[in-house]
Amino acid sequence: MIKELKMDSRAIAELVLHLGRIASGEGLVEGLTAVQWAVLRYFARANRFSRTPSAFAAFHGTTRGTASQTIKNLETQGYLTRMRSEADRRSVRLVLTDKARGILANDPFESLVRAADSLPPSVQGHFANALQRMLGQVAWERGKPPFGTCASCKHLEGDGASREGQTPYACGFSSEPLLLEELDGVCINFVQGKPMTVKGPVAGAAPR
Amino acid sequence: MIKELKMDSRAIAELVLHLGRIASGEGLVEGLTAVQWAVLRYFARANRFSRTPSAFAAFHGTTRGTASQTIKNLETQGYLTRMRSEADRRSVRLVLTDKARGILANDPFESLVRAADSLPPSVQGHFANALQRMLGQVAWERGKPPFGTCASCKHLEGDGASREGQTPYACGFSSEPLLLEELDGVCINFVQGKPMTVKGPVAGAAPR
DNA sequence: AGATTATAGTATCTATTCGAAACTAATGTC
DNA sequence: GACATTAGTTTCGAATAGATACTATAATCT
Repeated sequence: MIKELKMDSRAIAELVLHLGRIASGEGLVEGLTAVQWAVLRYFARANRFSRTPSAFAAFHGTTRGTASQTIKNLETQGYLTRMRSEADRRSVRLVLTDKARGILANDPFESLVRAADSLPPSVQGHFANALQRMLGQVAWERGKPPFGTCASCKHLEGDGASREGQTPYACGFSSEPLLLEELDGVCINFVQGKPMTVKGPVAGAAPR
Repeated sequence: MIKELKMDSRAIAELVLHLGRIASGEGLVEGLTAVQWAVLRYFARANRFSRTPSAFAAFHGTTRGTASQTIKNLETQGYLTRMRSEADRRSVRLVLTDKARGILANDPFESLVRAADSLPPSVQGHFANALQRMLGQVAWERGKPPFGTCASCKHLEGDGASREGQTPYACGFSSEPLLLEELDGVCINFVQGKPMTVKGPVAGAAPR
C-alpha cells in the first residue's frame, strides 16, 4: 500500500527527532544544559579547521551571537580554553580542558551511542549511510553545511601510502597535510565525495 | 576492524542528533520557534488519550511547568483550543485550530520527512524498526515513556474483525474501544508489544 | 465516612538560549 | 585607498529551561 510507505517515512522522521530530544535534550546532567553538552561534544569531535565559534554555530544551526554566549559561559566555568589563530588574527580556536574531557564520559548522549551499538552489526553501516544521506538532503534544503569526516569527503587526497617527506593524506580544500588520526574528525568544509546517490542537486547550488 | 564497528555506532548517534537539530531546531519559520512547532506537531499526532499538557511534557522531555507556558502562549496566538475533560475534572484536552492545521504544511520538519521518503522503500521498514528499538532502549535508560502507536502496542486488542455492537479494536490499558483511524495516533501509554526483530542483510556479507 | 496521598495543571522565580541588530577588528577585492 | 566580507562580540527582548510552591481534583487507605 502506498499509504504504508508514506507512513514509514513520516515515522522515521518523527523517531529521529524524538530520539535526539530524549537522548540529549533532557535535564541537567552534571549541571550542564543540553546545549552546553552539545558544545563540549562538538569541540571534542571537530577537526582543527573547525574548532571555532562560527563553525559550532553552523553545526548547531544557531547564530554566531548565541554560540558566542554559550562558549563564553563554558569558558568561565573552566571547560574551554581560547587561543587566537596565528594565521587569521580575527579567528579563535577553542580547546577542551581536562575538566571537560573528564566530564564527557557522563554525557547523556552516550546512551544513544549504546543504543546504536546494540543494533545488529550487519546493519550499522547501512544505517549510518542512510542517515548521512538524509543529512545531506536536509542540509542542502536548508542551505546549511552538512558536516562530515574526511573518510568520505571530496577534498580528501592521497592513498594512504606514506612517501618521502609527505604525510599519507592531505586536504585539497585547505591545502594542508592530514595525519591519520585526523581523518575521523568532523569538518565544516565537508563535501560528500563518494557518490552515495543523493537525489537533487549536489554541491554548489544551495538555495539562498 | 573492530574499531570501525565502534565508530559506526557513534556515527549513527551523532547523525541522529545532528539531523534532528538541523531539521527542527532552526530559525523562525512562520514566526514559530522550534518548540512551538514541536507542540503543534505533537497535538496533530497524539491520540485522544495523550492530548494533554502532561503528555506533551513527557514526550518532549521537559517539565509540566515549561509545557504549560508554551501551550498558553500558543493558545493566545490562536493555535490551540482548550477543553476540560469530563471524565477527569483536573485534566485538560487541547485541540488544534484550523489556523494551526493550515500552518503545519510549512513545518520545517517536513524536509526531514522528504529525506526519509527518498530512502529506498525496501529499507524504510527496517529503518523505522531499528529507530523504534533504539528509542525503546534510550527511553528505558532515561526512565521515560517511549511513546508509539497502537500498531505495535502491547495493549492493542482485537483482530480487526468487526463483530456485533463492537469496534474491531480496543485498548486494554484504557479499556476503551478504538476506531480504525485511531490506530496510528501516538500514545503516552505505549508499551512495546511485538518483538520487532530487525532483519539485516545476510550475516557474513558484512565487511570484516 | 474522613484522612492521606497522588496526580493534573498553573504561577512565579532565575538562568539559559534564541534571533536580530549594531558594533569592532582583521581580511579580501577591486 | 575605498569598499565589501568575514570572525567574533555585545546588547536587547522574547522564549524556553528547571525548580518550587501552589490549587484543585482524584485515588487510596484505613
